[in-house]
Amino acid sequence: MAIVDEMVCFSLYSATRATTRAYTELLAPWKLTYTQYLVLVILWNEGSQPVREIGEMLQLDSGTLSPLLRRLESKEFIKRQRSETDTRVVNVLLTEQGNNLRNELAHIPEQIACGTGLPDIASAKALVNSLHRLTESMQEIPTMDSK
Amino acid sequence: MAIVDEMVCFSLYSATRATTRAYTELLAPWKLTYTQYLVLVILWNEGSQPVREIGEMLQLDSGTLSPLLRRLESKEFIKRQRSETDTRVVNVLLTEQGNNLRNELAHIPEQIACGTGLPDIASAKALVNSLHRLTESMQEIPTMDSK
DNA sequence: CGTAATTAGATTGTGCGCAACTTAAATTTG
DNA sequence: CAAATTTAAGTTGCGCACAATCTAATTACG
Repeated sequence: MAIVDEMVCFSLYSATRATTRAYTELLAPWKLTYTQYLVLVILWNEGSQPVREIGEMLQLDSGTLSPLLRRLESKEFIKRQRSETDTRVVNVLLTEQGNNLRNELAHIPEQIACGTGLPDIASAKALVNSLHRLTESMQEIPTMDSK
Repeated sequence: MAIVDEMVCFSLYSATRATTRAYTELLAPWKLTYTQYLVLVILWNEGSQPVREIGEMLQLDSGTLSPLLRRLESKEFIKRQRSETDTRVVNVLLTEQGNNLRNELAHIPEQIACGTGLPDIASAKALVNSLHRLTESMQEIPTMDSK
């Protein structure tokens, strides 16, 4: 076993890439990427959202989201429409096709859950919790922003 | 809390990006990326390696490694030299500068370890183990390669 | 031996992820 | 109200990650 396999960071990085590859394979028939799928999950569950909200939920900025949403729009799964009350805001909403996708892709969560190899929901939640704690903690590193 | 925060895949994805950002900040003075750092860790600990070996350890193919190694070489931290016994093979070795970096970056593992917020080495190892199991399990998804 | 199959590495092209910057609109404040 | 600040989203550029393809060298085997 190589040195990197003992590192927490590498085991995270490795697990994430394995998971993303699994999604990529499951999503291939629809030519969707993992991140595009996450945007759809948000829209299915929380309804239409401004770009900013989606960015906050996924922790992604407009540099990532703008082109990603353009691609989702060109696939005709979403529409973007500028808010009338505040024209800086762009609202993202599902098309009918995008809505239908929810049923077509309903098998994916279970297949991924199975892919994790976790024995039950409790252990999945335990893992999610420790990863949340790690994420929080990692974001609090002070480094040099002592200004 | 958004729907994505309950997903194992998203908590992984999120934790990985937080960790990578932490490395990026720590490595900024040397203009190294996280993946470039991983290559250096391998070379420091396992000595010169062919590209293929590095790729196996990091689970990266030449499409990622070739340009990455070119950039590490242009920074003069590594050298690439084609094997004489098998001219298909390219061996990657540290320059003196690359070797010196090991001491300069010696503070990083501890800062990251601290950043994880994990209380002790045992819990770090436990997390690493469950992530390894998840990675293995995720790679064994059959999907459609029924050929 | 010579052809077929395999292997190592590089190249090309796409899509993030993110920093830095731009534009335009809304809000704050003097 | 006007100038300054803040906010939302888009654009540009770089470096992965990865699929697909290519070249050249080595190995297998008929």
